[in-house]
Amino acid sequence: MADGRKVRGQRSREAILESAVALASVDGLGGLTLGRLAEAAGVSKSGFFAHWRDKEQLQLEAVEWARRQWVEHVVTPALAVPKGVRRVLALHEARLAFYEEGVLPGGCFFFVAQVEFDDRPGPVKDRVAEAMNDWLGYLEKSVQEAVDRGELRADPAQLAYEIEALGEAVVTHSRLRDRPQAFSHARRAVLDRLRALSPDPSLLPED
Amino acid sequence: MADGRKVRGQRSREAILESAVALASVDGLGGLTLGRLAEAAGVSKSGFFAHWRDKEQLQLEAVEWARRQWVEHVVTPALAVPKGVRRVLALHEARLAFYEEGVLPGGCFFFVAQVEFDDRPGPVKDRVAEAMNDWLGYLEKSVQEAVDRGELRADPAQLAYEIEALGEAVVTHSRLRDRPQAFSHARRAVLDRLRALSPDPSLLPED
DNA sequence: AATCTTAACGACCGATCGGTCTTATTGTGT
DNA sequence: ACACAATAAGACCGATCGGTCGTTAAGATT
Repeated sequence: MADGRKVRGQRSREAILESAVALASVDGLGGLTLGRLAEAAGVSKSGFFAHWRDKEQLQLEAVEWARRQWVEHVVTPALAVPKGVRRVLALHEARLAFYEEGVLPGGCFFFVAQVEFDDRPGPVKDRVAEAMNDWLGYLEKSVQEAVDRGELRADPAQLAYEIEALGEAVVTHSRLRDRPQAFSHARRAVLDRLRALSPDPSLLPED
Repeated sequence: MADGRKVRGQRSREAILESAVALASVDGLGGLTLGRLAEAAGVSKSGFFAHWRDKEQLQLEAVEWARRQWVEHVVTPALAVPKGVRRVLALHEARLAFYEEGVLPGGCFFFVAQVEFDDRPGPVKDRVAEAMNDWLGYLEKSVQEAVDRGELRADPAQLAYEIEALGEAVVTHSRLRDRPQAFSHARRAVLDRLRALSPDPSLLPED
């Protein structure tokens, strides 16, 4: 891989993927046109086909790219917090921080991709569903760890659904309604829920 | 308005709007193309311009149409239930029934429209935001009525956010993951939440 | 019956879409 | 130096997009 040509290629490949995920977080993977993508990434439209056979191949790889980005910004930071109820809360907070900091201009790639592809069967839907399954599976596993430690009394799948729902809703509510209030509601909702389910609320922050 | 021409015009106008809302619930208001819409509604593409100046005018009226549909299927049925915590639950259940019965092929017009337009300023975004404000305002008012009757101890805006989030998430989760489980989680989440906030849980169903 | 109004149609327009093809540039191996 | 490989560019293609235009069919008015 010391080939200067491939290195350069990899660089623009990544630049395109980076732009693709950002643009898709706003207009969706379908609303992403090759022309605007090429312009945003600073390459020509045709040079794009040196890296992907067609638009769908790019979409599939964009999902992978967004997944890595999610792991980096949300999952990894929460690993610094001890397993149990505190890590569950940390995952929720890391998600909100991801949204609040505006890492992606549209807020959340996967939220938009889900809504866009939940009714459109095909490889992209499958890949999006797979990524969501992995994430929700991890969220659920983290809840299970808290249950195992006696820090929560809860059905992990049920609580994972709730945390996911309360977190996702911030994306639209912060944009269409009151932004600070949306984040405040999402924070309080999960914090209150965890407090109610926790035999030892001292593990959770005051307010 | 006994004019046969206008009557006929009104009929196809409504047929188009009905198709528009249904198609938009799947592909969004942007993904809705005039060609496919004309075909679905059984009219010619150009005949469409007898009713609306351009696509945006249709989109705006489609929002109104979807709003009326929501009131008819979700708000009105809940009015049969007495004010208070039971009506709050009835609103949630009516929403889930709306999704579960497949009234719209895509599940929920407003959920898709929100995600699509939250980053696209303009008249359509404003209209969607207005409709969502009205709905969430009504949800909040219903919670307030329950609080006033001593049937709930809650911050109305906070609880309205939670119910909305837990309900909306069903749309994608029922399509991308486990359908019955999604509905079950959404039901249990709100029921448990209301129980925890209610001084008199006997007002709520057993399980 | 003649006239006017309204809905609806088919043909067509420029722009943009995803995608192909040919060519130029850049770097590698001999 | 020369052949080869890989990235990227520009011109171009058929299809489809939102939208216009001229016309026809049906019903109302006189």
